[in-house]
Amino acid sequence: MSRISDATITRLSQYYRSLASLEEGGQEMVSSMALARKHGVTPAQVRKDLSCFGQFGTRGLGYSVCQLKETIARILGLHRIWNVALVGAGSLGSALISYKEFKRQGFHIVAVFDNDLDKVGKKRRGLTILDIRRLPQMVKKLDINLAIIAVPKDAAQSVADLLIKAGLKMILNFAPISLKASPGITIRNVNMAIELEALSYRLVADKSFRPGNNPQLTPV
Amino acid sequence: MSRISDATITRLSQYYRSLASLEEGGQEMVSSMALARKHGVTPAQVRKDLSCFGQFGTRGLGYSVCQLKETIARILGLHRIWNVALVGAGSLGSALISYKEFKRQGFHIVAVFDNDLDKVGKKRRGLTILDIRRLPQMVKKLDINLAIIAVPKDAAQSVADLLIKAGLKMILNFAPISLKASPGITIRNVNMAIELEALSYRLVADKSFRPGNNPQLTPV
DNA sequence: GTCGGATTGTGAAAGTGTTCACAAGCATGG
DNA sequence: CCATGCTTGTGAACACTTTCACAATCCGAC
Repeated sequence: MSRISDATITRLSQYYRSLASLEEGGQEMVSSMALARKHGVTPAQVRKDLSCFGQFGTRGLGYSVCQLKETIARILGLHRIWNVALVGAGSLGSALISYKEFKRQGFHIVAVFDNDLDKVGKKRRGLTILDIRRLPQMVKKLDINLAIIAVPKDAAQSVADLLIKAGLKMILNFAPISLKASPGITIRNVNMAIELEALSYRLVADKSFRPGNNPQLTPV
Repeated sequence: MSRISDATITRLSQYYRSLASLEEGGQEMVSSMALARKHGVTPAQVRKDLSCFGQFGTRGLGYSVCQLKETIARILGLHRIWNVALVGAGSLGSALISYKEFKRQGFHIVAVFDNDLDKVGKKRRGLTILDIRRLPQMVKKLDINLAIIAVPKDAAQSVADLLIKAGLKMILNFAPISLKASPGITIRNVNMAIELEALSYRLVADKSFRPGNNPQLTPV
């Protein structure tokens, strides 16, 4: 079967959250219809997403909340603990250390690195900031699986290179620059400014701009 | 012409960044080919993206770096200042206040709100934290255009309701819950945990899991 | 045991986004 | 002024994603 799309994976993550809260509420079964409504998608979409991985439902009844949750957890790798390295002990980095949702899903930030020697040795929410040069050593020692980059734009590419050299294959990048992944390496770029830009585009577009009917857009 | 896709807008944001750095470097013209290579897309993609909004290039020569940059800025609404309200003065909120890229693109966080009365009145990087109940008043007074939610999961929906009631139409949500937008309201959800999950999925998938060939995935 | 109501799983259809391929068109040089 | 080389802009082809629609099938009631 073909590769699973990113959109499908994102939705599975979302279904997972709904299922967890349904389970807390004591509900035993859920239909594709119910799940779909919670996420603003069609029931067919829910079923297609799940069908990429197997058959988990019972016709006439729906899906077992508990079983489906566990199944998705296994698909997404949420059934285990992942050790995460964080590079960048600035304010964003510090915020990420205490971001509850990471820990809740099994992503444990086990080491924080920085290249600023004034910071090295200090603590951030219980974790001692380590010299970035100790990265390769610590990746092995702590069995680190994933890395998060939270450094300024200009440092991001060289940090990524270091991470890859240390053997890491999966990187989540918060620096506002799109890092390109070499083959075998997966980099996900989260650019918070770009998210805002998508909103401001709509703010402009809704008011005055209509594609194809926009004289003032011609080059200056 | 039809609605512009989200992917196109995201790419325009990225082209914009490249153009800014090309301009700094003194380059005057750029071809779709050159721009495409910087972003790992095809030249045709670049041209299609731009052609949604008009014709900005010169055949045989390419695009004027400066003009194209200005044009994209106008499309995305980056040619002006947007006043942004931030709700949630926790660690993520504080990090966002000092996130340079926002200011650089014209997004100015002009007010910070929280419902924790212990925080209200204190300062975060120069901004006094305001009582969330003053939101409607301040939205008008400060002419706020956009809002960012950086509160815990459970508070996110009620904060969104407040923002909408105060007249805001564009919301960027960092709480790990997908807020649904009512008609006329645009909400963008940034879920950092989901980004990590997409990575852990691949970590699991690359090693052991192949869709359709995965006995241990059957429900427990 | 079988009938009825409900819901899944899935091919096929529709819709969207991306790439191809080439005519159109500009600048430069002779 | 025309030929040449290069790059845009765009219709058509292709690829991917979502939705539709319905057969398959399970549960529970009678």
